[in-house]
Amino acid sequence: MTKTVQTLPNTSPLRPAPAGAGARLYLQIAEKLAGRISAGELPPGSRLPAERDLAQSYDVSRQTVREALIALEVSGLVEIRPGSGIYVQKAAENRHGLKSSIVADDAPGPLEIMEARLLLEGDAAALAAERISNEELQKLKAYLQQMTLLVQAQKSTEAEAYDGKFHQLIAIATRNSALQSMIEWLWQLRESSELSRLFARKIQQQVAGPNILAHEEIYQCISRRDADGAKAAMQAHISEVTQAYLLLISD
Amino acid sequence: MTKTVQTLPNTSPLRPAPAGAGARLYLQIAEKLAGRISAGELPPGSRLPAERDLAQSYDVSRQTVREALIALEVSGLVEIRPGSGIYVQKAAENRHGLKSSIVADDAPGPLEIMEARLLLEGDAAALAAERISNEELQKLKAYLQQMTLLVQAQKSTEAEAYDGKFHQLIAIATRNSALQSMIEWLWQLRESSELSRLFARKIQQQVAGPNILAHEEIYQCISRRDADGAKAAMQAHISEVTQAYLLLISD
DNA sequence: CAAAAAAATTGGCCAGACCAATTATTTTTT
DNA sequence: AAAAAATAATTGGTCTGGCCAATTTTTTTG
Repeated sequence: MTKTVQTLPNTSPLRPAPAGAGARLYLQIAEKLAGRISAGELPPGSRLPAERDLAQSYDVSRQTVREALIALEVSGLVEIRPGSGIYVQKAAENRHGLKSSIVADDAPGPLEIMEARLLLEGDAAALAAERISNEELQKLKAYLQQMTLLVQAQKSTEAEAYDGKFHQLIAIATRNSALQSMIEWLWQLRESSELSRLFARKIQQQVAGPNILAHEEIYQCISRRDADGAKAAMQAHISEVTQAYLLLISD
Repeated sequence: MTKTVQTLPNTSPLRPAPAGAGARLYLQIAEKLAGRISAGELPPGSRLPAERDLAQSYDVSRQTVREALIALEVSGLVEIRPGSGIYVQKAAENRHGLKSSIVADDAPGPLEIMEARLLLEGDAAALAAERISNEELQKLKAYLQQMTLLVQAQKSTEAEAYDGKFHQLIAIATRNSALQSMIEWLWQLRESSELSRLFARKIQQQVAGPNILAHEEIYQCISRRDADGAKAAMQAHISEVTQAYLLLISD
């Protein structure tokens, strides 16, 4: 489960721009407006300047502004009312299911994410212990071995990537795509806010890569098809990571 | 947690149109194109007709087509390459976190959803038992009472609405917005595919509204601050609903 | 002062133009 | 005959100007 900048909900109020799309004027305008909304300059319910005024302000055509506004509308940030104007969507109206647009203060905090992972990945480990195929067990072992080598070689970034693969394979082994989606979402939330990124980075620096022993224990329990043991081991692992962070921030 | 047509990921490949937006030409064109993509007429990787051709086909201006394509781009359905064309995004590239665009065959099945709910809402009930405020307990009781009255009056649709509120309040009482988001997402997945809607509808018709005794049991455990009891009661409730469905489909 | 009418402002949609990027076709060279 | 280069065509990006419908604001009337 490699880190991606893509999230659902998007961490940026607007979908990440396609590669090289910086040149696209409408996207530039849309991002500027989204930034102003995120920054609070345009609070929910307020009206944006008219299309013609925005075109003048940004020195672009009215059509370019319209395209930018459509991007914002589709992203759920604004509501367009013909004859009336463009209004910033109230935050509650932006939310549809899992948030499509997390402003930093809306995002679950790192401790919430860890608690949710503790519960969900604990359950996932139990299901995986019951349902994992022998082939997947082999793969899990291979990821663990690779992780171990990379930690020994002090390549913590690459080791993290295998950490992600390890957890993702456990999610896959649950045979439940809803669980898989939610676990993936929780992993991606680590990039969802500055606070969560800081959390992940501090852990990474301090612990110098994943805890091999904890992953070994998880693997052993799953390979024994010990659901309760796998759940306990996964929850112990995630608790330990959370405790490590709490120690860090209390300094 | 009332049923909404809004989901995250959206059940429609495009965000639900704003009220009265049927008149918006660009949305009509976008929906038509999204429909063709969903229907498989435009498979992933294929190129759409050029802007000018689409304008001619739909008898609209090129600008309207461009606006529609921007809506699709922002929704993750297409990729626009200047000078080259408009390409349907591969399904894997559409996925970012929790799916932003579920095609029916991609959506978690109803049994997966129920299993995920069993795990997650069980955990949520336990946390709620520990953390719920007295005010929220009063509210929970009020929702239960309202639900009871509505079931007795055989107003099952309205009773369902209070069922949703009941479960949502438990999610809120966990004090964990990540859990809240995921539980909300799972509820909305009930609308995510024809199969899931069928599942929910069958349960509604057969059981004639929510099971009051099960909710009463959940409420009693939470009010006693009995975390293990609340989890067991919630999981028993969700298991029972799942079993009811299995009986239905085995006929 | 309130109601109605008129004017202004707002977004929606259109047509045409020109530019830049990419692809396809033709011409030239080997 | 094949490959490379040049040219043409097709593609999307952005702009300008125009007109219509919806809403809001201002003015006029009672």
